[in-house]
Amino acid sequence: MTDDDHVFRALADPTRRFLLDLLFQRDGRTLKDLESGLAMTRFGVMKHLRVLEDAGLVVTRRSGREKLHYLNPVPIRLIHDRWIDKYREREVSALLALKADLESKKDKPS
Amino acid sequence: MTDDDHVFRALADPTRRFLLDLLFQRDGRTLKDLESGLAMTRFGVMKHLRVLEDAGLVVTRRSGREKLHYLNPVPIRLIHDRWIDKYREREVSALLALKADLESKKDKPS
DNA sequence: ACAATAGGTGACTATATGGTCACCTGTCAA
DNA sequence: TTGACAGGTGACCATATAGTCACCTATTGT
Repeated sequence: MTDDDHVFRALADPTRRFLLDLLFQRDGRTLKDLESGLAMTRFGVMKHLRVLEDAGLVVTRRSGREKLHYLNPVPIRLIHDRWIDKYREREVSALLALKADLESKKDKPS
Repeated sequence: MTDDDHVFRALADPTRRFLLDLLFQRDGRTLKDLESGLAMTRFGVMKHLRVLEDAGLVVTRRSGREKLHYLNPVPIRLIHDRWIDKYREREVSALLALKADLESKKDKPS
C-alpha cells in the first residue's frame, strides 16, 4: 500500500529482526557471513535481506563479488515519531527508566 | 515466538496501524466509534483490536456495555531502543532535522 | 584457463493471515 | 420486561508469506 508498509512487513518476521540484530552489533557483513548464523538455507536468508533492503532498513554496497550490508536506523526512528509525541515521550522515558532502576535493584539488593 | 513477536505482527497490518493513528489522535474510543471510520465490518475491526491488545499496543477499560481503547506507547519505544543506540540516535535526529528543514524551505522559498 | 566462491532468479508447496458471516451474551432505556 | 444496542465467538474461504530447490551469472586466485 503506502511506502512504510514495506518497513512494517519487513519487521514482522523474526528472522529478519534477528538479521537486524546482527547488523546492529556489527555492520558491513556479507550474505555468507549472515547465513552462517542462521538455521536456514542461503536462499531463505537472501530473500529476507531483499525484503529488508526494499524496506530501506538495510542498505548495501557492492565490493567485487561480495555485497556488504549495513543497518539504516532512519525508518525505525520514523516509526517512533509516528505514535510518540513529545508529551508521551517524557512519560515513556520516565517509566522505562524507573523500570530499569527497579530491575537493577532486584539484581543486587542493598 | 518471543513476546515482542506479537508487537511486530500487530504492526504489520495497515488497518491496525490506522487504528493506532486514530487512537493517537484521541484515546478512549469504543469499537463502534473506531468501526465507523473503516470500510470493514465490525468483526474485522474487532479482530484487529484484539491483536493490538494482545500485543500490548492497546489497553482497554470496560465501562458498562462499552469497551474503551487506549494507545500504549511503551512497545513502540522499545522497538526504537532495540536498534537505535545513543550514537545512532544523534545521527538520525540530525539527519531528520535537516530533512525537515529542507522540506519547509521547499514549501515557502525565500 | 578454470575451478572455487559469492551472489541471484523463478517456480513450487505448506502454512499463516485478513475478512466475513451466523449466531450468542451482557447492558441500557422506555 | 422487552426491544435495541455494544460487544463477543467459532467456523469458514481467499490470499499472502516463508522456505526450499534446480539452475544461472559474475568474480577471484592459482
